[in-house]
Parts: sequence; C-alpha cells; structure tokens
Amino acid sequence: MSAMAIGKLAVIASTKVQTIRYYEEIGLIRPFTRTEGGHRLYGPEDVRRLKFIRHARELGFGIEEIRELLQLSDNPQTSCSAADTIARSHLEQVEIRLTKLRALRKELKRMVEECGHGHVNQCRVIEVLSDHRHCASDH
Amino acid sequence: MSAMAIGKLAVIASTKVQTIRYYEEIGLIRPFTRTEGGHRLYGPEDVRRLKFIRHARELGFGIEEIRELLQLSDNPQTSCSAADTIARSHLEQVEIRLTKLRALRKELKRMVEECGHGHVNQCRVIEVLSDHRHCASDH
DNA sequence: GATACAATCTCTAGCCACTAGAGCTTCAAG
DNA sequence: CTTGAAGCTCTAGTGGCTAGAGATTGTATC
Repeated sequence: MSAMAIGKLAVIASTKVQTIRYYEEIGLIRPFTRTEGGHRLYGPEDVRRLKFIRHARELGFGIEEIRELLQLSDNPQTSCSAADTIARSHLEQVEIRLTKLRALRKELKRMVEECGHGHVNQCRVIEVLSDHRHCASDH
Repeated sequence: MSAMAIGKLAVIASTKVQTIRYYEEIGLIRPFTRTEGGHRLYGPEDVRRLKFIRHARELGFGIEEIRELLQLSDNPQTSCSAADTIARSHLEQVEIRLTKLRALRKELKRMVEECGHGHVNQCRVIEVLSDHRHCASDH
C-alpha cells in the first residue's frame, strides 16, 4: 500500500525525478517493481536508501564513495573500519579544501580592498591577476 | 625571435597544451599567427594573457568572469568598478563556500570520532548518513 | 465508458572546465 | 635526408546531474 511513483519519492527525498533515474542508471537505486505500463514503484526501503544517498552527497561524498558506503550498510556484519576509512579520507579532503579556500579569500579580500576605484590601468584587481607575484600567500 | 610554439607556452604558463587549445576554442586566447604548416605561434603578450587566465582560474573565477576581466584589462580606460564588482561577488561566493565547508567538516569530524570501530550496524558513520536528524548543524 | 490532463516513460543532448587518445602532419636536430 | 618529438584536428570522456522532445500511462471527473 505504501508503494509510490517516482514523483512522490522525489518530493519526499528532496530530489529531482531525473536525478533518481540517473541514480538508477548508475546502479545506486532501483524501484522494487514497475507497473504494467512501466512506471517505477518505490517502497519505504527505497526512501531510506535515496535519503542516504542524498545526505552523503550533501556531505560531499562522491558517487563511488557512496556506492561503497551503501554496500557496507547493506551488510551490517562487515567491519566498520572501511566506512571509517572513507569518511576519514573525505574529511582530509575537506580540510585541504578549507585551507585553500581560506588562502583564496585572503587574496580576494586584499584585492578588492586595494582596488583604487579609478581606471583599470591602476586597478589592483587586474594587477594582481596579471602577476602571481603580487600574491601574499600560496594557492 | 620571441615567438614560441604551444608546447613552450604551456610549460611557461604551467598549463597543458590541450587546455590552451581549449581556451582558443572558447575565445579566450589566440596565437598571433601560425606557421605555414599550421603550428600556432605565441608572443610575450600571449604569455601574459595566459598567465592572467590561469591565475584567475586558480583564484576560482569562472570562464565567463575571466572573459569579462580580460575585456577590462584590454581597455585600461574603462572604470575599475566592473572588475571590483566581479571580484567582490566572487569573494562572497567564497565566503559562502567556506561557511558550508566548515559545517561539513564539523559533521564529518563528529561522524568519524563517534565511529564505534565495531560492526557496521553500530557504526555512527553509516547511522549519521542514514538520517539527517543526526546532524548537529545545517548543511 | 469517455475524456482530459498530469505524470511518467525513453532517449538525446547539454552543462563546466578541462583531459585523453587516435591518426595524421610538420618541424628541427644531426 | 632521415628520424623522432611535437604539433595538428577531431572525437569522446570525466562527474553529477539537468533539460527537453515526443510518446505513453495513470487517474480524476463527467
């Protein structure tokens, strides 16, 4: 009785219909059955699975990482260490991105603060972009 | 005498040859001439231009933003305010990304710190991913 | 039961910013 | 003059969707 069409699943999991079909194409999720006419039908388990996927995507995990995590959660007996490894390495990547982004912000801030508000030929924005040596920090 | 082939330009500007050809395709940079055989030839002005592009890319500017910035730097008489606007709005985007990334890191940290190191059925990593409500902060 | 219309179906192509490779031609050193 | 690196064009692939065309199905109303 709880079977639903793709549109409803999309609303529940805050996804787009096309995205669900895309996830099916790449083998992340499948409707448990179809109607005679070919419409996909999903159950509560599919809702959980799709929410899992979307949440992991929000946290920045890539599709292949998610595929692994799904496999793990499908097999509750397996050791937690694989999931831990994936999450840890993902965290590392985030730390790296954060560091880069902070350096970037610093540079951009300096750039706009020093903009002379005159003509382009005195503009620090253009000048800084023209020559890497004007940068205070690495990036 | 300072004319160089695409390979040398690529080395000087720390780019790949294909990337330069791609930039040409989308109209960011053009060789000032070609050899009879069709090989691209670049001069010092092209080096500066490509470095400008690469540097802006490193700072996270999109191609269309760079296209505008290039136009500005090509016309030193124009007002600086357009460049300023582009840089400022870019800075804003960076701030937003930073905020999101910090929330993300927090969540990931909590996730891996609470991982029980047992089996997946008690694993916080999987559990947190399974349900958004386990998250401490928005993302 | 007929009709209207929303929802779904498949298939193709596009986005961004490159990157990689096939198969051919040109250039420069010896 | 030969050789081999470097260049050429063209096509296709990456990730993670998103959008649209044109056909079909499902469902609510009369």
